[in-house]
Amino acid sequence: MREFLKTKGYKMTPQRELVFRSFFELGEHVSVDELFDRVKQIDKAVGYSTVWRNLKLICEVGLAREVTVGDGVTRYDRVTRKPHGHFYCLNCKSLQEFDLNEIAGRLSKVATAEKFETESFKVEIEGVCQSCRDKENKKAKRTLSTSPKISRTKPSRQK
Amino acid sequence: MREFLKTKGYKMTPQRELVFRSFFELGEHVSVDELFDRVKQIDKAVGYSTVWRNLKLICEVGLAREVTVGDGVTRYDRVTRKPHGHFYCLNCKSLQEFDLNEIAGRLSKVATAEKFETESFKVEIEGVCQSCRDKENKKAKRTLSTSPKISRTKPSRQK
DNA sequence: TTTGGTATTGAAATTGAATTTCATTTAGTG
DNA sequence: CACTAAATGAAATTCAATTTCAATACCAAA
Repeated sequence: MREFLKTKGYKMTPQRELVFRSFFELGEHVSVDELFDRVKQIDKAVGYSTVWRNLKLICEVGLAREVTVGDGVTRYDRVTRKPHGHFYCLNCKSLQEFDLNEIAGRLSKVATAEKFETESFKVEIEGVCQSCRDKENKKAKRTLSTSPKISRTKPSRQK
Repeated sequence: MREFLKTKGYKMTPQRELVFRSFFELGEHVSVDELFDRVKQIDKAVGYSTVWRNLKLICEVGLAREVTVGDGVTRYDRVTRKPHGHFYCLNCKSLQEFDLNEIAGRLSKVATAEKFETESFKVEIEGVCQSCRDKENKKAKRTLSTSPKISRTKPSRQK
């Protein structure tokens, strides 16, 4: 890693190493805040901007990509060999992946047909995940009356 | 329209009518600023927040949807009968639509398989549009040397 | 290993789109 | 016409994202 970065003109530092490592440990769909929290658990002295900058750097060197759903928080997705789309649960805000193999093929065709040079795809399915639906149903059964609809509205910005 | 809104408990006002009309005239992928500019051309007295609120309202009553690409500006897309995806040109930031018919079908299947209740799809292809590619090529020919790469980086936030 | 130039860091400040507040005005009902 | 809830416009606020800047740490060359 150190060598890899060196070839791109970047230096290695303890903070950077920690941020990189934490990112890859955390897995998918990490927000800056989540990563910052994680990093702080190991070294409280690391600043937010350092985490932010290094997350950006991870993207820059091609190891991650930004994922923006509609909730105002950018997440970062490790770049893996296989393309995938996301289920975004409007209720619990969770992201869940699904394979994009055959769909990516089709999209490529569309792009080619329209003379568009593809850099990347972004496919999301918004809705409600099974776990949230289950809870909703359970609740409905309990109160046995007007279906307590899950709020599909975007939350206002919160602290 | 007035009647339609009344049934949902909203009043009609000159400003609201203007915002609605302007939105539908402008077509697709309108940002608040764009709509605000348009509205101001007709009535300078209308405030930004009025435009914003009414654009939100248009979404609320189901006539538009938010589209977020990765550039920090929310756009609003008129809801049409047929689902479509977007080409997003990383160079000129333009959006261009493409039909999503068959792809939507496939996505539905995936969602069903994963027991995810679909509310909507979001499909984007990021890359470079033909027009930008043409310009790039022309320039390359002119300078006939190192290919002047189009910057694929997201612009920093600007005024 | 010391040194010099550049990259990096952390804290604080700034940005800008999005959203809210609030005092005032207006639409639509009775 | 009178009333009340909704709507408006200006200004203020929010907050994630980004930048600034002075201090510090890399690391390559001497």
